[in-house]
Amino acid sequence: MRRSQFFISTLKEAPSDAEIVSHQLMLRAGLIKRLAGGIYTWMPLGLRVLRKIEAVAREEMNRSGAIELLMPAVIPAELWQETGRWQAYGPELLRLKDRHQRDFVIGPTHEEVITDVVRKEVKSYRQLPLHLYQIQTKFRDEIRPRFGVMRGREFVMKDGYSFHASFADLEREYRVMYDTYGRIFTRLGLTFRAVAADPGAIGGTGSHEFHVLADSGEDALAIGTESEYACNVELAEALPPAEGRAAAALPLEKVATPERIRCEDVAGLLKLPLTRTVKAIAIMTGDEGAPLSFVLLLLRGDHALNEIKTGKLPGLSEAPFRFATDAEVEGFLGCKPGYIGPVDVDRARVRVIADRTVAAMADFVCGANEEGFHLTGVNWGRDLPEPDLVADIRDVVPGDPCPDGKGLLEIRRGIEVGHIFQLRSRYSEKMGCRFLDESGKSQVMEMGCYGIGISRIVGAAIEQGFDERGIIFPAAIAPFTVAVAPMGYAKSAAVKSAADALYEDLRKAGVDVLLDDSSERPGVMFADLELIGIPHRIVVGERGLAEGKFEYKGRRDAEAQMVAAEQIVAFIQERLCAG
RNA sequence: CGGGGCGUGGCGCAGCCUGGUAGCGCACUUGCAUGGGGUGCAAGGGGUCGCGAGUUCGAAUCCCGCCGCCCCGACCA
Repeated sequence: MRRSQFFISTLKEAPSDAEIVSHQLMLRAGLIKRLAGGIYTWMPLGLRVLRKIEAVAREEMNRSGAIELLMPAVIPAELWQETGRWQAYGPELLRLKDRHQRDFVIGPTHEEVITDVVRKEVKSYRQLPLHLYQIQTKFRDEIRPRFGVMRGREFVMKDGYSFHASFADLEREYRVMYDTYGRIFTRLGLTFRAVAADPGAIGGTGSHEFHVLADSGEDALAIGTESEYACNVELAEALPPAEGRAAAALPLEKVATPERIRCEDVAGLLKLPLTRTVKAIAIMTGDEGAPLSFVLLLLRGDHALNEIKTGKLPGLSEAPFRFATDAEVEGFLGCKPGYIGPVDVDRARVRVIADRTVAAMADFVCGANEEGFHLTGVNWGRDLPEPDLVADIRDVVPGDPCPDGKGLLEIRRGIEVGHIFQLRSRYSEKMGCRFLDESGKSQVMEMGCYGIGISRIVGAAIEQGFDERGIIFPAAIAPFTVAVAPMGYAKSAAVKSAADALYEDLRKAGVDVLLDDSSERPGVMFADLELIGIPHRIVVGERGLAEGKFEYKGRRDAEAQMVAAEQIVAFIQERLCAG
C-alpha cells in the first residue's frame, strides 16, 4: 500500500477523555474514532488490525473443524422470551420495535438464534457433533462503557456454539477449543493465561477465561511463576505454611498500646514485623430465621480477609454474614474494636476461626480485649485453646506458594479476551433442541459456547505493547508489517526509484508493506510510523544508496543497522519468520 | 442510579470569578526557505462558545432547565 493511496490520520495530542494508554494511542494513531459513548468507527488503519485478528481466529477455528456462518444482529423477541432472557437479561439488552410494534433485540450474544437454527436443521445423532461460529458485531448497553474498545457497547466478537450427542463429546470439544484458543492467542503474539473460572467445580473444566496479562486489566489474577497456573485472585487457594508452627519461646505479656488500633501501628510501636501480629475481625452470622452468633476471624496482620472463601465455611455458608457492630463487639468481648483478640474469650459464645497462617504462628501479638492494650508472646495451646476451625480465609499475596506445588504466586492483572463454557442443556432444554440417538430415542443436545473479544484484543495488544513513541504491535496484527520510508521521495530520483523497486520486491515476496510516499519530513514520518506500531522499518536514503545499502530498524530496536540492498528482502523475510 | 468534574474551530487548552464584537498551540491552505527525528518565516481559511429559556442596553461569562462526555462508586458477568 502506498500511503498516498491510503488514509492515515494521526494526532499529536490524545483527546483528554481517554484514560488508558491503549485508548489514547488508538485515538492518536487514528485507529478508531468515537461516535457515541462506547461506539466507535473503525478507521481504515484500525480496520486492518481488526481484520488480521479475525483472520487468525477464523483460520484456527476452521482448522479445529468449526464451521463459519453469520447470524442476524437484529433478533425477534420471541426467541429471547422462550429462554426467559427477555426478562432476565436486564437493561444491558438493547430492545427495539419495528414498524408493526413487534419487539426485537440487538443481539448481545447468540445462543437463542443458533439453537433455533440447529433445532430446525439437526434431527439425528449422525449430524452431531456440530460446531458453528461467527465473527460479528454485538451490542451490549453497558452501564458504563470505558477504555475505548476495551469495554465498548458495540464490539466485534467471535462466538461459536457446539452441539453434542453426549456430555463426553462436549468435554472432548471443550478441550479442543481450549487448545485452539491457546493457539490463537499465541499466534496473535499475546502473553496470556487460561483461568479456571470456578476451580472448585468437579474436574475444573466447566469454564475457562483467557486473560491477556496487562497492568490495566480489570481482573486481578494469581499467576504461577514456575507453571501455567492462573486463577482469579479471590478464588486462589492460600496453602498452609510449609514450615508448621514453631515452639513457644516468649512469655505471654500484656503491653500498653494506647491509640494503636491498626496492626501496622502496634507493630511499629513494639518494633516487630507486621507478620508477627494477628488481627481479629468480628462478624455476625445467621439472620432473623436463625439466632445470630458471633464469630472472630483471625488473620495475620499483613493479610486481607477473603469474604468469598469465608462465606463458604461451615456455619457461614447457610446465611450471609456481616461485620459486627461496635455494640455487638463490646457485648461479646467487653472491649471496643481495635484491641480485640482471641485470648480469654468465652468460647461457648465466641467461635474462633483462624486462617491457616495464623494457626501456624507462635509468639504472636494480638489485642488484649482491653482498651489500650495488646498481648505479646501469645501461643496456641499454652495461652488459649486451639481455634474452633482452621481454614483458608485470606487473599493470596505475592510470594505465596503456588497451589499446584510448583514455584510461587505473583499477582498480575488480566484483560479477559476469551471465554469457553460448557452450557450443557441450559438452552437446548428450554428451546427443545433435540435429536434421535442410535436407538431412536429423543435426547436433548449438550452445548458448549466459546467467545473471543476480537475488538477488545486490539486494545489488549496495545496495553501489552507500547512505549513513549506509540504502539508496538505484534507482527501478526500490525496494520502493516513493514514500512518503507524514503528520504526525499519527491526530490531524489535515485531514492524514488530505489524505494519503488523495494516496495515492489517486498510485495512480490508477499510482505504486507506500506510505502510512505508522503514526502513528509523524516521526523514527522518516523514519528507516525512509530506511533501506528509498524514492526519493521526500512529507510531509503541517498546516504545508504551510495553504498548500496538500506537502513533497517525494528520497532523495539535501539539502533538501526545497514543492510545490503540485494539482501534486504531475505533479511526481512527472515525476521518475519522469527516472529 | 449516587458522588465529583468537564462541554469554547479537527485535537489540546486560555478567556468565565469581576458581562462590553472570541484567543493561543497543534492540525489545515498558500508562498518562500529548509530537507535523516514532529524545521523556520510570512499570509490565510475555519467556531450559532453543548442546547433551550431567562436577567441585562449588551451574555462564552450571571440565573434556571435540559443534553452529552469523563472519573469514582453501585449495578452487570
